[in-house]
Amino acid sequence: MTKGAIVSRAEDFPRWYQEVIAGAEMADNGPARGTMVIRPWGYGIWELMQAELDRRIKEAGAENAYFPLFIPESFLKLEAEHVEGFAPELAVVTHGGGKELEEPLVVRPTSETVINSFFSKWVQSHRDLPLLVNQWANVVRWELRPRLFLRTTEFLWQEGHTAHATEEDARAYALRILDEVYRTTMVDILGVPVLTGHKTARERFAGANRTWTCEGMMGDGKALQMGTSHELGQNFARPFDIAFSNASGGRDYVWQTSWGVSTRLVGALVMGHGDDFGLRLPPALAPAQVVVLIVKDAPEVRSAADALVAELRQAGHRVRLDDRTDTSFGRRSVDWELKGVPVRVEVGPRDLAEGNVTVVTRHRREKENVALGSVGAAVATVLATAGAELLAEATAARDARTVEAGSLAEAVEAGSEGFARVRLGALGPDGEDRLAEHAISVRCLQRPDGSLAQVGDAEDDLVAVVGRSY
RNA sequence: CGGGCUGUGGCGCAGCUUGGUUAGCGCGCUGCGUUCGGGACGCAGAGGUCCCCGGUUCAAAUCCGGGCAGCCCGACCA
Repeated sequence: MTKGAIVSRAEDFPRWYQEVIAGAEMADNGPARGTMVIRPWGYGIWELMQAELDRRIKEAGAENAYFPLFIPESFLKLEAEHVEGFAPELAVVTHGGGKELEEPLVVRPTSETVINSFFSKWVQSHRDLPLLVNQWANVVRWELRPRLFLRTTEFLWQEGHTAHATEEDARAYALRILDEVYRTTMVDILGVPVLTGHKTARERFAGANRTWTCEGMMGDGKALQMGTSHELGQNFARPFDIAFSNASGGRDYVWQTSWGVSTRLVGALVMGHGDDFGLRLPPALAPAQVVVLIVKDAPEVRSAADALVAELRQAGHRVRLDDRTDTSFGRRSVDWELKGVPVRVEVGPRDLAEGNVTVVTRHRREKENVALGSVGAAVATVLATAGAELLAEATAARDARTVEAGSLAEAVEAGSEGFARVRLGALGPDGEDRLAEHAISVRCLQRPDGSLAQVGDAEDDLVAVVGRSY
């Protein structure tokens, strides 16, 4: 096997990332600054993620709906912290139909405000609660430093919005989404280990009382916020007047949550699993799980390949046939490797004469000679185990870069290379400012055993996981 | 929005200091042939307002002025 077609991860991680995205034909920069064209391979990955998330969201009881892209500017201004948080990154439409608009329209940076204005209509009685709504949409935030998938001006995401009768119910739901939808999908499907915890006041969502987060570590040791679930309290219920008649005849404001994950997850997959040879996809998210390659065009090769494709499809795998024999075999192998296809089955006359084919496992880059009759089993084994192996590898890499720190100085040192775990109290009152001087932030707060903080926990005794981040 | 850098075929770059025939190179692309078990080779081709505007000059990719765009590093973010 030859050296990679791209720069090595260790040599220049940002450039490596760009080359993987380009080489795997996942996305291109759009014509307007910060925009992104998602190509079929990248979109295929997103669609598979989307399906996994959507199923779990529905299992959690939320229903899909769609709200408009344009939001009257006045809506945003109803919640002070919210508008303040988003003001710098808003795209505002001032003209339409050839003339200036009476009231500018904001292109949604999130749909909190529109959705809540309708919640106020829809919620009248405690019998209307909980109200659980999700939408799949694009949103726009005017980003100054775009990076494909990780931070673009327009991106695709899912945003859930819920209203509950009690604070406890809202909190429980926010945590349910965090765990059963987000953490589970990230760990079991993406194979990217995540820490869960909550954000400090500085890092939390504008308008939330508490922001819960899933934090992953990428291949260069930097953190990536992969998803958030917010307890909004009654911060939107009051200005938007979302109130209901309770069972005893009184009138209460609802308690709310919102939560989202985005196409950023595709970036997490690249940076979490990619190697010097390109992308490595967990089978669950591979648009093609198996590629059957014809090494050389010959009747017996072709018929053997066709039979294998049919057999593997019959077994329920996503299979592609690569019979482009006008392109060299080496080139095609490298192409599929870059794209991260979990298994390649190489069918050539030499092996075939002995009744064999070559099965190549992408994530381990291992080749194996397999008898024709055993290909189905061999492929099934790889597809069944690759995801867990990627997760184990990523977990080991993260743990190797995670250090217990006792002081701010130690946290700065370890946090520059990976994660440092340090007691929040040990950072001092201006700890976050001091960390920021070194481009380090508190990614999340947890109990010392890694579990989520509970109501009543003393903040200073919580552990801050700190590091550099995307 | 501060600091550094760069704009030359699709992509990556050279040429600019010291203006001077037809602006080169690698990859990619097209055709033909030989190849095909880890990015094949030969031959023949296509493709460029040298970011834009103005100036200097007999002559500007090259020098000067002004714009614009992009990249990297910081502050803000899914």
